[in-house]
Amino acid sequence: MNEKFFSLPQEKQQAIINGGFRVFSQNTYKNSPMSEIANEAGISKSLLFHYFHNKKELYLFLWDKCVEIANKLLSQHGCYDQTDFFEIMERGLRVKMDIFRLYPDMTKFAIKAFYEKDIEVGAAIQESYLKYFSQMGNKAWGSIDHSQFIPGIDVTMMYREMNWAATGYMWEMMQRGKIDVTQIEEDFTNLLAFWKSVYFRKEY
Amino acid sequence: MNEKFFSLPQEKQQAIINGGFRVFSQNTYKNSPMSEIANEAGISKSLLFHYFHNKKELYLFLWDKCVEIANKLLSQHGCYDQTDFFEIMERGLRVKMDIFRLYPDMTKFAIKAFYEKDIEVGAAIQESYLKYFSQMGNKAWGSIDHSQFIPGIDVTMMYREMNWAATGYMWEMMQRGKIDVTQIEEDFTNLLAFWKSVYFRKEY
DNA sequence: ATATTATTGACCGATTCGACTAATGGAGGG
DNA sequence: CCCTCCATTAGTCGAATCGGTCAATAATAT
Repeated sequence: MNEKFFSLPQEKQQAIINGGFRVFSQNTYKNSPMSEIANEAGISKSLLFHYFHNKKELYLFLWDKCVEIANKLLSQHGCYDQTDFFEIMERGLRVKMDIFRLYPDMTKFAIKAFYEKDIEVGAAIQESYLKYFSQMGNKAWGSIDHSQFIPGIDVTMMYREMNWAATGYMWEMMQRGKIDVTQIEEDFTNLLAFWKSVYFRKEY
Repeated sequence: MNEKFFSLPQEKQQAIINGGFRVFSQNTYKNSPMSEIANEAGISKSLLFHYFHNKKELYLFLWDKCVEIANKLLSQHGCYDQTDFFEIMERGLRVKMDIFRLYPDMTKFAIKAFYEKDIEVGAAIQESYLKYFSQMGNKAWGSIDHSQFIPGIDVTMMYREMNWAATGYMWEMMQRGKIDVTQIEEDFTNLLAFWKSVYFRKEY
């Protein structure tokens, strides 16, 4: 790719990146036209090809960008050095929210890319996925204090359920064209409060 | 559309319908090629155009099909005449599961269609949506006995949360190429059991 | 063998694809 | 005021693909 891309003003870079996320998340790799991405970003198709020499290059760049963004935000929110369960949960949600605010279609893109089966890019995605995420795991999991929850609860199931709810909510939001960040903030706060009220031991 | 379509063997109809659901759910309306749908269905493009005279017709037919399928399965599972909360929830999940088994991409298609903004089909979708769903509402909601849940719980929030979790789970499953129905059945059973164990008053 | 139906390959003009080239235009230095 | 430089674009390329048609073929029934 053309390194000059990085010396563009930040907002223009974001516009291009978001345009890519958008179109690639709405269509298959094969059926995603470069022209549409250029339009979405507010630049000409020629310029897009100036920065990224071909479609595949742009696609894989966006994939790498996902990892970079996620990592940056996770560490920014101090997610890597938390031990309290709800603290991790809360910060995780805030990361998701930030991603959603800055790059509304990134999540959808990442998941779609992960399952993309087009031979031109599928292999490369899978390969780099292993490189980035395989060693991550969540180390924090082992250190959770089970006594803070209501007695007899299936903690693993609780965790999965919470994640599904967060995912489902995000998905519902992602479908809508325009997003209301304050609405999301409010919903997340309510969701967290609800979880605490139900799963937490009352004396905590 | 060509009425002969309905005299096709059921499995061939399903193949075509699922092909349509698939491609339209993976791409924008504009970027969904008829040829791809034909391939997915295992027939020639010409034959597809023989049954559906143009793309728009097929698209709107599929939309109507969603309503028909949902209605049929909902009444088949007796969802319309339930009063108990968890009973409704359980049967609702089973309907979702059936849809998922018979028409794996229908849900995704329906939601994507609902938010489709292409002028060629967007208006028609919105219009028919109002016709079908506006009067539905959920009448059952008012008759729910709040005393069956743990005291002090926010029932509305609980309901939303459960729906989000179900949505999130389905979404996670939808991304994977191949689906494991027994796995889903098991997960749903566990999910329901978990909810009961947490939200229900113990003496019930 | 014939009539009828189901299905397709080949093809249409128009459009769009990814990609390239040459030109435009504005900012900055002299 | 000119010149250089570089971001940006309109215009263009051949190839591919689009939605859609139709005559020909394969399958089926009579």
